[in-house]
Amino acid sequence: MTITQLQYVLAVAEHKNFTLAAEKSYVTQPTLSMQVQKLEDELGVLIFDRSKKPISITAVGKKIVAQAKNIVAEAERIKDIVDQDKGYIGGDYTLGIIPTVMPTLLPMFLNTFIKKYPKVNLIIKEQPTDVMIRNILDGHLDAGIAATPLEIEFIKERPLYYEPFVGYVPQNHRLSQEQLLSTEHLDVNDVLLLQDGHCFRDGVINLCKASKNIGGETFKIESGSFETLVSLSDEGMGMTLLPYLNTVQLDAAKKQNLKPFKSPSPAREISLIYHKSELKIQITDALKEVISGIVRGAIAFQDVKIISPLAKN
Amino acid sequence: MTITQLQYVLAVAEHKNFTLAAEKSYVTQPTLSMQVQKLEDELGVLIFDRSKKPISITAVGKKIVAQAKNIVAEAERIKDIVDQDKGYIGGDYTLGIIPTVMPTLLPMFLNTFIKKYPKVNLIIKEQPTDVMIRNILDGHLDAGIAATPLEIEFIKERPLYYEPFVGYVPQNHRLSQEQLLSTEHLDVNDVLLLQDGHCFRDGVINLCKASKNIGGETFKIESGSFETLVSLSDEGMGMTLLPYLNTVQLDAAKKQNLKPFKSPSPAREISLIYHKSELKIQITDALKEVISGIVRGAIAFQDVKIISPLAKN
DNA sequence: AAAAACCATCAGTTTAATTTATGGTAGACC
DNA sequence: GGTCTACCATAAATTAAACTGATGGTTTTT
Repeated sequence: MTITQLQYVLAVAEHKNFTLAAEKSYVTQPTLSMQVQKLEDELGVLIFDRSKKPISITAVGKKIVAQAKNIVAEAERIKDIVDQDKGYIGGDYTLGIIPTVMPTLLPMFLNTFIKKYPKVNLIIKEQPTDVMIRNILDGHLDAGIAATPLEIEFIKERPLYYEPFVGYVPQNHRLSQEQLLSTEHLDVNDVLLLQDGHCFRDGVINLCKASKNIGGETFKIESGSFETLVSLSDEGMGMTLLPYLNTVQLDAAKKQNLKPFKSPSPAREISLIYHKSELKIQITDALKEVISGIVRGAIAFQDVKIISPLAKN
Repeated sequence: MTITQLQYVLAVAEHKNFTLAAEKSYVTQPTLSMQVQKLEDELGVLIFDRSKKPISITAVGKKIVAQAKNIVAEAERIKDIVDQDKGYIGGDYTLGIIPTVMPTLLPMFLNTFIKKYPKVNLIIKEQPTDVMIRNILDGHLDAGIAATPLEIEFIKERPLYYEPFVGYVPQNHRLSQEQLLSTEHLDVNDVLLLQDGHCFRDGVINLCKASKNIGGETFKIESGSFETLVSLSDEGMGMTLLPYLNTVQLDAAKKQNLKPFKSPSPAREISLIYHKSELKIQITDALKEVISGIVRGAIAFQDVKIISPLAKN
């Protein structure tokens, strides 16, 4: 049994296809086939059922794959140990970011980070929270930036910053005379929200629920970006809510319509999330330091009320 | 990096000697040397400092060795998974047994076990608890039988049976008229005990302490076996305490001198202990079943008081 | 029924692991 | 302080393993 064989098994388990798995492993298909067979021979069991297509994993195979993931991950950590010892911070690092923080947060820290750690090859992927979690769990992402708390098993969360929500209330709206909003003002039928899959929406819904206890409603309009949301709001479709960082780039006219919440303002917690095995932890640590250092200046801290993105509370 | 290389590193780390490590790994010394070097090259660090003799492990080396242990252990578990799936129970299994239970317990279960699981090659080693713990922690033992609770990190305990203590009181002893002993009767200066290293002794001392709170005393005589202890006792050197299973093989005359304790009798807990990683758990389970099944008949259960072998209480 | 997708097998090559033989160095011994 | 011994590294040769390219047989798809 070799680590390589285990990696091949993992590739096949993932792609359910020897040919594709071979490509992804940068070897030819016979190489991969033979190595997998060799491992199966050595163990005396079939890991994959090749009789039907697409191939399936046998019962034992599933357990073997799970254990192989362990072993390969533990093996990779040896490199981490050496890097940490050398004080070397480098190599590929894949980071997921949720769509609602991507455009505002990324430009803030990206430049600083790649200048400070030029050896790190940062690969950034925009993806919703559920996809991100799956990717972290199976090792396709080294870390992610998402709204927390999530409280997922095997995933650690380290808060980066707390971002208050700001109301965007158009001219003739019923709340346009208010100076400061309060959660009691919100009516779930009157707030424009992002479409499903954006965890921010969960936060807002919880916010509404928390303040008025209205559930089971359907919303008239849902959009995919805050820009659209603001436009719709201007058209008289209702008010909307924006995370603080999304408000700074609005033009002067639109800024007039912003109404902050009374302290304590509702807010979302944005965290760096990563697998509890802490692979590449030295890079994760570096990233955390850079981001929170930068954000510390950008968000004027206030007494905020944290809104969970989970529906459960 | 291969699993083999990691195993070689572990062998060197253990023996602090390439030549010996090579022997133990069943390869020649150059093979092992080259593979270790290759791994060091790949990682770009020295794992061993060969400049002085005996060789030493570098700072990074220690971390690498610790992680290598993980990986190798996890890799071995793949075989376990397959065995478990096949319902196969076999292979080498190394079991440690403390000296005071070895002669009584071993003959009781050995035959039954090897008949029921002929594929298991049981290797039994008699050793005191402290050695046993070290061996379980570094993987030289698959399990051990010892007096518990030990409460050692990374070690699991599964009680096999509770063995009451029985007093052996010779003819002219001050307690010879008593029918049933009580812990209050015991005087630490008057009880013959096994020499250091036998955990049973700790149990007895605790027992005495528990009943009379006498500490810091030195004992006149300490022997290495219960047989000697009984002989010494007959010679008028004082009474002694025997675990129940050690009393059944006494001849009729000596059995006259046995005096059980009043219920609840003091007792020791004998457990199967093993690493929490649960390697070869299917054999450990089988062993546990066989032993407790057999002992269930041998020890008449009574209301017993459990004596910890630890000094701390 | 033909085409496509996909995995296994084979023969040959490249690469890696291992061995035997040998050389060099640190400690032990006198 | 010189010699011996234990011990690790290196070199060359061998053996074993991994990998490739070509090909053939199944299973799906069309």
